Amino acid sequence: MFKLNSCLILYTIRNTIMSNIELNDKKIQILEVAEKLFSEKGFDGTSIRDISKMAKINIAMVSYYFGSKERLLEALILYKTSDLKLQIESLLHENLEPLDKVNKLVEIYINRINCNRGIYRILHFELTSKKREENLAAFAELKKGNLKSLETIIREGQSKGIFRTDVVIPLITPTILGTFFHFHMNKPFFQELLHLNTETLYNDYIKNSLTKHIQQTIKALLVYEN
Amino acid sequence: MFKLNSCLILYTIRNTIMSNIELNDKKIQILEVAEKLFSEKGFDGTSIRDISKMAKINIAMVSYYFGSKERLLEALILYKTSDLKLQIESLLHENLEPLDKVNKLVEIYINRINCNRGIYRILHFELTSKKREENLAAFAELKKGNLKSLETIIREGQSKGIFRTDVVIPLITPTILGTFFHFHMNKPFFQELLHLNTETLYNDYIKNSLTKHIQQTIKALLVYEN
DNA sequence: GTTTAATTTAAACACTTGTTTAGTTTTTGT
DNA sequence: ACAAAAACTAAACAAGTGTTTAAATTAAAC
Repeated sequence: MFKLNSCLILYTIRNTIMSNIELNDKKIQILEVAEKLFSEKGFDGTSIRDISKMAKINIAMVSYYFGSKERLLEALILYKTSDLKLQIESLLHENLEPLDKVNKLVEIYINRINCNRGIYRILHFELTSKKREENLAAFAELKKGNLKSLETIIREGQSKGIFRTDVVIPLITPTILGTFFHFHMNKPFFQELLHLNTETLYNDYIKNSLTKHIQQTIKALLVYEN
Repeated sequence: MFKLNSCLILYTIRNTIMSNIELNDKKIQILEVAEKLFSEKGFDGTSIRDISKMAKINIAMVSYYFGSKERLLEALILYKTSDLKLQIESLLHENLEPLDKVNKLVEIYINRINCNRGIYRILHFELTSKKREENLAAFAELKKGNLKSLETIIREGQSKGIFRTDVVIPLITPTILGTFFHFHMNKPFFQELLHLNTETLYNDYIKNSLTKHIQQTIKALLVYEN
């Protein structure tokens, strides 16, 4: 069975897809470095010189390839989110019980974001507070589409009489993603608290305990009977 | 009854407490402006000139009063989090059923953070990713203390046979706070989605629907029976 | 009222920022 | 092989960064 513990597979697929459109190896190299640094030091906290240094290229290459730092970010967003929509939508048509679909949705989300921590942190938390909304129209569309998919799954469960009907569906995504993000954003705190000394232990905890906790939470929220 | 829809009361109390220690009006003015700008544009995205301009003071005054930009941030954190611990701990000794305590804890958290959005966004999401951990030891202690309080409440409910015992307690806070933060960090998205056109509508939605959703979630998670 | 201390200021400091320019090297097409 | 295009580079640009300095103003103390 295809287990979700590899970030590498999707990564390779994406590179293949994207490179057919417009990205060459150098651009990808820049994007990868940019993601790493943006996620570590924030967008404003990362300079083009930092990026070019780590990517071992000339400073001018970023402007040459992407035009500006802002447009580098836009390219990064596109690069990293282009195939999530497909992944979610294909889940819709799988032959699974509603609850299993929800569980798998959680699994996809967590694995997905866990493999692309940097860019999702920027997307969800750094950019929304600023006046960069106009640049992120495509991302808003992605969110809307994913919400529609979730709604379809839940409505299915509701019509089958499995899920309760007094749930505010748009607030479920915040619970799923918010729980993960809050955990991960406070990584040092939880690493100490839960004795997750190594990176492996930390990642395993996310893949197992945290994912299970979120699935348990959503299940309790959806299936709970008064 | 004391309703939680006022951010002003706590704000006034805090100012009174803090000013007795070391803060004068000018310092407070700088801190308030700093919080506003940090929360809008991020720590790195805000310059001391921005702050001094909006606070209508000379640039040198920030260094004069706080020493540096980093230490201004530290002062801001202390200024804004000093009384949350007391508020949570006093809840522990109230004569309430465990579930009501949990619900009130959620209410306190959401109101509290909602009234201090800026600083909490910085604390939870901007600073944790960088190497600023050493500056935030006090904040980590606050988090630990609050977790202990939550644990006390839940253990109480468990020993009374009301709460299930297979819950990972440290993961409950991420669910509570993460849900709120994810909602608020994607404010423009949810404002459009849920037609919360005005600031009042948005705030009311947080105070009512979102708080209820989180309480419902935690209740389902704690009380759910197989 | 004078002196001492605290506050406030404008200017300068050295440094980093994103971007552009003008020139060089490399690759590509014929 | 040669010309055109693309890739790449070092240097410079103007603007902005956090911080410091030294002088001016205000407040406090005696």
